Amino acid sequence: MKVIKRRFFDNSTEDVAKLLLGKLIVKGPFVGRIVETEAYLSDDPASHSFRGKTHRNAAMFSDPGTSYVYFTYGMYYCFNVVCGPKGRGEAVLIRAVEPLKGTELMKKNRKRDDLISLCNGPAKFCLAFGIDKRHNFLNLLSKKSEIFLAEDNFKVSEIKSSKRIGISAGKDLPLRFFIGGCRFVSRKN
DNA sequence: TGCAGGATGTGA
DNA sequence: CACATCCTGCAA
Repeated sequence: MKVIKRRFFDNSTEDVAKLLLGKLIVKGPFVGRIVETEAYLSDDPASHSFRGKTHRNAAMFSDPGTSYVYFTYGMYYCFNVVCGPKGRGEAVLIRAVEPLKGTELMKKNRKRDDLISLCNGPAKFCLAFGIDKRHNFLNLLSKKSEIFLAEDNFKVSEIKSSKRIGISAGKDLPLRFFIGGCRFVSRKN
């Protein structure tokens, strides 16, 4: 299993959001293929970093390849990959993952049996993988980390894009990216 | 098949 | 008081 290199993040945040499609995310027994992402940019009213650095969003301003996990709606976590350059406050939200390994434990964590809807949403993915605030501010580019990102030979057939889901603030830029025809995305359009 | 509503912590 | 969500229940 080849860990993703730091150079990967020399691309724009938007491009990283696309390039992450098909890559693997690994946490202990869990492996998933990233099939849906959203980019959050600087100067973006929908981004948590828009109003500057706070205790909550501090990880967003750290090195590219760092995790940013935030708590939302009083009960859910969402997982982001910080993008560079350091200090800009940009990140990619992991919205959906195809469950590959550890699926039985994921089903327990989710209290659901259906493979398709195990990780097809940002909070569902975190529940299934057991991700919470302990996993904020991790280096995702090291195998020694509890969570890391890995390369894979998987060929992404087609990258589709759309408006981001669940945000009212800001513009409706096409900053959501997903694998066309994939059954594990949260929405097919 | 679709949508309103509730659960409920945190920062603006 | 709005929020980068999810699930249930009830209406059509």
